[in-house]
Amino acid sequence: MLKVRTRIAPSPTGDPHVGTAYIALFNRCFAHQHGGEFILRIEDTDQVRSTAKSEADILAALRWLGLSWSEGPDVGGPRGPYRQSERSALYSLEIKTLLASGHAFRCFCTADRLNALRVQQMQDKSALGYDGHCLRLSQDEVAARLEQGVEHVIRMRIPEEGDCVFYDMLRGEIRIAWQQIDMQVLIKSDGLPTYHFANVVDDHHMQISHVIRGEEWINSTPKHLLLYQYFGWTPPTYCHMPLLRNPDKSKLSKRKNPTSINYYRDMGYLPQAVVNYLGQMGWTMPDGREVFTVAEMTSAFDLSRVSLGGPVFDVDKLTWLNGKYLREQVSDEDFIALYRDWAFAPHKVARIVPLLKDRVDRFTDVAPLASFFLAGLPAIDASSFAHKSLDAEVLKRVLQFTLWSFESMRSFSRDDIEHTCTSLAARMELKIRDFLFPLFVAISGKAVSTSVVDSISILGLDITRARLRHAIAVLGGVSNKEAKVLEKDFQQFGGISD
RNA sequence: GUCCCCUUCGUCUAGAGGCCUAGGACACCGGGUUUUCAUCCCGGCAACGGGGGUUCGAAACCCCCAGGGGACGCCA
Repeated sequence: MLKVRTRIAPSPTGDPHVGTAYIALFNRCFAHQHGGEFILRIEDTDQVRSTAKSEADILAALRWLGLSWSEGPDVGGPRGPYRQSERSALYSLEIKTLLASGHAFRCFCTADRLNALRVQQMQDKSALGYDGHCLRLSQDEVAARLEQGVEHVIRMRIPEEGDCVFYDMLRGEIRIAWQQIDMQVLIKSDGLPTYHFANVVDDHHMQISHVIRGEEWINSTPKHLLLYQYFGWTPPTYCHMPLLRNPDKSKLSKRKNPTSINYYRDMGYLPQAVVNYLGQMGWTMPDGREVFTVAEMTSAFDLSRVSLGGPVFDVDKLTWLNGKYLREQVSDEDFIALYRDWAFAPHKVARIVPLLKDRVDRFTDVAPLASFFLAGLPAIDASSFAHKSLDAEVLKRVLQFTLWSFESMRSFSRDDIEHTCTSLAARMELKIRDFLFPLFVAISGKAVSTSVVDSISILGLDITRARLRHAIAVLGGVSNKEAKVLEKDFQQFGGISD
């Protein structure tokens, strides 16, 4: 029997996501329970969005949670390299096979033509997808264009009739008509593979036996299976996990919920509690225990105990669980050490001290001034925002626009934050001191505090976002209707929202 | 719009045809312990989406509907 090998394959395009940790946890439990291996592969084929920092952060966050892997870009292994950007030669080689067998074809269609096609299809309310235009090109025509060096992509052929039937470990048989499947681009015009292609090639070469991934991939599984078939490879067994949800049941997103693992670390959650909580999303111990370690989960693991309703990520329950860990599992000595490392991390303290040193006369002045760096949401209410000239509507506007602006920022350095604030204040035609007032209250809980721009850059995007959201809620919140109006205004003066 | 997946308390879930008057946990409410508060303990509130079947018997199996979610990118 084949050795069980599973993987987590994050894309380094942002903060470490709890959804990644969730899928990693189940892959790891499954593999280890079967005496197999769990590996990590970086899917960085999106050259524009992938960053080295994101990759480093993701690896660090997964390690923090204790979700270690036996092969990966950092630890190496026999089936490397484990970074897709370092495997280009392999993809180039493999695509030749498909081109030669006629299972893939070159497509010279321009973005303009594709857009027009899309618009037309929307108008006609017909199925969306590539129309096969370049499939009709003769060999000579293709050769001519290649010689001219016309930019192009490589797409896969899809059967015109019939269904793709496959088996999902949790859902049983799934049937999707081939007519529903688009002629997926396999190689982009930059020469790099798309997810679909690289993923299949790598899973094969890395001998992945079971693909446990999010439900969002169900509809593209036929493409993947077809590629295995074209290559003559044995496909892995698929398992699609339910998606983690926001309280409104939509797919977990940072717009509605803190999704970064680092947020939970910075808010003072213990890694054991976070990973324990993730293990409760769609899964229960056979004996009903709610407090368990990854090792305990692994030895009791049973994939068939996964329930398929998309679980809402409930921060309250996570918080309760974390408290239980802190009270019952952590000795006083450990508590001291853990708290010291969390609160007085040198890189953090080094940035906070210069901000408050000029403002204190005695050490007793420090804690009141710096407490908001070590606290969760500030204790504020509507009266905290009382101001001589700003009313609640303007306050909410400032906070909401700031929130949206921060969300769309590519980098979150001190100067970027300052620039965002000054330019937003100017566009809103507010004096900077008036503009900053609600931010001071939202971030520090007080109108008088250390530099808000510096404070925000120390606290980080996730905590800032949570505090801004909290402040808006305290001011009465924004209804859906108000949000629409605000969003329109925001767009009008050039705000970008993600 | 097309296709796919899903559906038990507000939330996470137990449930493999009779053990279900549907169990546990979070949240919430009440009580007790505590010089306060929290912890802790006890109690309470609260759900099988709807309609048809199958069966002696359905939360569980089948069908239809509804609702929710996801996918439909040269993102992953």
